[in-house]
Amino acid sequence: MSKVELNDKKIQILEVAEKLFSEKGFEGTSIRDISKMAKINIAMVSYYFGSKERLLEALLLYKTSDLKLQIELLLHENLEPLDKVNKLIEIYINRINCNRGIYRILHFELTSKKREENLAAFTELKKGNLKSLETIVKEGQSKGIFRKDVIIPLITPTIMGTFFHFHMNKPFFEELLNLNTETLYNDYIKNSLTKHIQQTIKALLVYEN
Amino acid sequence: MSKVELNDKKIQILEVAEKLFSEKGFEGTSIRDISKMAKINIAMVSYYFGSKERLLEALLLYKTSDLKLQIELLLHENLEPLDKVNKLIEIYINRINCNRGIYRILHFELTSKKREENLAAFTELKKGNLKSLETIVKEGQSKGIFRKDVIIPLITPTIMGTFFHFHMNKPFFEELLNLNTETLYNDYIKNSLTKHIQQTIKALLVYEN
DNA sequence: GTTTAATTTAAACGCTTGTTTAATTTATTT
DNA sequence: AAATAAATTAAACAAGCGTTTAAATTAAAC
Repeated sequence: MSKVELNDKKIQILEVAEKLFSEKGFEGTSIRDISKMAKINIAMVSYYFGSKERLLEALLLYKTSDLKLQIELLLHENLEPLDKVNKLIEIYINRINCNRGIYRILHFELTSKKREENLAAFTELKKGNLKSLETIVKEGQSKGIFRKDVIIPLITPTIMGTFFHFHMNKPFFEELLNLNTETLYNDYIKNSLTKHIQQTIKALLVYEN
Repeated sequence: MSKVELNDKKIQILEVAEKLFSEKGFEGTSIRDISKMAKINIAMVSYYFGSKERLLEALLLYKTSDLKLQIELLLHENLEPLDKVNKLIEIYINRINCNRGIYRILHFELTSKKREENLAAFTELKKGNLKSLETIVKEGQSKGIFRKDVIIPLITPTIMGTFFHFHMNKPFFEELLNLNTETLYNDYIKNSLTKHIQQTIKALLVYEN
């Protein structure tokens, strides 16, 4: 069996690694933790991926492949600008929420280190997504629906940032909002939090003084 | 000399710890790193703070002690609700921007429940700040200025999250917005980013369908 | 069925970690 | 000046780390 392709066992390791990295951080997670939870021998990580660092690389590539496509598809749908924005928010939140771990790593773990070869691919992804958002917003502006003094590159930080801050303070909000179970927590994100972000961005885009 | 109070040497250790924690994370920073950079003996950290975990605790308390006071002062100022919200945002952003390191730690390291329990004091701080925000918003609602279907606990995530996402993607926005120098970057935060957040929250609070 | 390759394993490697010890230096008090 | 307390140090500690080894097991090829 090849060591480059992703077989079931490698994927299993990646899934466990994502879970643990997102819970305890990259440095805070040991290969022994991973191998124990994935029920494989410690040496298998090195055997499959070469090193812990290369495991992280493989994990990033594994998880960040098809978001761009999803957004570009939305771009060409026949929808009103506001509906497109709302759907974009939904895609973003759902996407990040389903891949919490990897986005946590991307935003916090990777920025602290000097991993520019990995960041380059990710930067291109971000630029493309911003371009898509710009297209949607300018469409709404030219239709006279959206106001024109909005700084478009700062919209994404508000969307993503709101989610991240919420999720990063998970224990705090779990207690505050009585989200005792994982289901309750996920439902709150899917409904209330997503709605809050949509409401916020809508207000920002269409509100007139 | 007492071990509880903060003398110059303890403060020196805390400053170094903040710098290294923010650069390399909590797990990624060793006590040897800290002691080397602070030019003290390895044992001094344990001697002064007891453990690495308690050093983090001391660091958090050291850096987040007077924010609560600052916000409670604002609460009793004679200002319109919207002006209070705007000033609150200004306080938050300025505050976080001046203490980037520590807030990075807070977001990055405090996600695990286990650690959150150790830092109950900080949770209380957050609750108090939320209470203050609630007071301001409800004041605006009772005056008929703010809409009433806003989820107040989600306002802070939008304020803080927007800043954090921006700052976490510093290299990306530096290139995108041509913020070539540190001064340009800081000015952008102080002016454009802060204004964007204020504009967003204002729209969220006063926008009517 | 034998040979060859791929997978899996337990054990050990060298190194770093956070913390503790006990001795020494420095400062304070009597 | 002597006695006591505080600060600082080098060294050692056990535990955990990522990684490597070499042997054992399983699968594939001939």
